[in-house]
Amino acid sequence: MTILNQTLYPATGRFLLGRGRELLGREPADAFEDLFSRTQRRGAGEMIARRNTPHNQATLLVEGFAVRSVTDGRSRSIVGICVPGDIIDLSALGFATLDHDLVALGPVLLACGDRAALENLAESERDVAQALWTASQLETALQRQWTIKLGRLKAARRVARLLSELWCRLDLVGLAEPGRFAIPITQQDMADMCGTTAIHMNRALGDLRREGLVEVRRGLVTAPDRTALERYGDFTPAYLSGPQALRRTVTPEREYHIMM
Amino acid sequence: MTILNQTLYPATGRFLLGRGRELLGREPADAFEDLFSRTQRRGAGEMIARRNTPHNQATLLVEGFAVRSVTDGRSRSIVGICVPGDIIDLSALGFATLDHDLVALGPVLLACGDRAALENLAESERDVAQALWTASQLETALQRQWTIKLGRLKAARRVARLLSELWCRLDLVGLAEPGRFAIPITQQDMADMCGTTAIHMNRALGDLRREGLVEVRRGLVTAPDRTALERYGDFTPAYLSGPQALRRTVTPEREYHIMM
DNA sequence: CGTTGAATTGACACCGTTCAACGACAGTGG
DNA sequence: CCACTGTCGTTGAACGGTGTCAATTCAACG
Repeated sequence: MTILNQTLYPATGRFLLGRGRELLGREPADAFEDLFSRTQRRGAGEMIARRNTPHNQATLLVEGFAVRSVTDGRSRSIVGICVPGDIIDLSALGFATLDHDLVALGPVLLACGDRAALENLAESERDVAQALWTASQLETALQRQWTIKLGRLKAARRVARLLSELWCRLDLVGLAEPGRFAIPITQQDMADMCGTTAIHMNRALGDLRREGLVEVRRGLVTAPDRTALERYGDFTPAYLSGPQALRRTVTPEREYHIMM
Repeated sequence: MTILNQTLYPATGRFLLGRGRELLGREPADAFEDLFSRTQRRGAGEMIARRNTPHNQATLLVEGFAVRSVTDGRSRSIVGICVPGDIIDLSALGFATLDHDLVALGPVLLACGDRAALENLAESERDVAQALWTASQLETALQRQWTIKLGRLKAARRVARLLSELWCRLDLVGLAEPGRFAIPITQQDMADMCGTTAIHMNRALGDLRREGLVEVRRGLVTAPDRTALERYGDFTPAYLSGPQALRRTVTPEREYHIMM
């Protein structure tokens, strides 16, 4: 399934995979794929798009990771992370600029199309419009979860949740193994995503390692018991599941009671 | 202008006001208004919609305030706040459930329509689809700003930013005066929005009051120098402005350098 | 083998939480 | 009118999480 997608749709094969991709008709899917014809590579740390500057393309992340970053001269906040399959500049659709920078976390492969062309396609192809709406809603849900993560949890639990989320998203696009996954991320990066400092992040990760919950070493995240990690981070994956899963049933919530 | 809107469109008159409302054609605007035919009132603290339960309506907040709340038994996080003119359950469009509770902050007036009917209207009326997209994008941008607020600022600056944001949003829909605005909010509420405790929020507000930056007393927010408040909260309103403003020019950023 | 960026550790100050108690105020019912 | 009551706001003190500065170790790479 994943393999098939990747062959038929080298650029867009992972877009919404596991979250509504299958609702795209054949024709719209082809037109969508054709749109992202130009590919680009960027190296680690390179800027992909700058905030508050005219942005007239649509960009799909094919391989690698990117972060949404907001800098104010002395500090950097990372407000989101993109994994393969994500359209990373969705929020420029209809707005013409981004309110944050997009930066490659490691080496990345991008597929780029014309922003206006995508907007046009969405108007003529109902399935595409629907897919974009779903993607946008998922992005909002993710952002809300990051807000919760920062508002409610202490540093160690924040990382636990961050890693759980990443793991889950990589699973959806077929890029995680049981027991571990890879991502070229530094402790400074994780700190910026969790609203803390690199030094404190180091101690938090040390705690998690000593507890046997998770180990992060040179781009490899390893956890013997994934469920335990998710529980520690108070993570529930429901919000990632997309419309059809949510439509299907109302799963009774797992309600954890967690000391911050 | 505002008055006119409110007369012609009692339910939807404030929707996207100042952020693209004028791009709605006459006919779609009328159809949109007709959709929100049922009105409802709720008292302070009452639940408007519950998370993870089937949600088949579209709800527009006409008067009053509501919060997006996530509870886990012992703690409550408020991940967003709704002001008049907001469609408060946008994230149920295409998903059929919300991932958070909606709770009235004070007494509210709601205008309700059928979710499916709105989805249909969006498919037939391009302007409506466009407006919903804009609204959704604005919501995402707001959520990103909340993430930044929590990740980067200390408690006192968080409230300052929160109040600045509210003031700005109320301005857009014509509900703020120079020097002050009203909102029925407790210190506990503000604490839950800022990821801190009511006690610490009390001290933070005390500091802000002593600094002469802002005073919050019994639902009335007063600030002699609004710019100073915004600067203290490191607040820039660009992200609220909507598509046309962003399209127009790239304003050089105000870059503040702030000690957390 | 020296260089570089990342990870690690210790000491100390500060922000924020927690528990406890008290004060201010509005609404209610006698 | 006043006592009662509940909610909200306010304050103090002890404790723990986090930020900051400085120094050291480690791994990768030319």
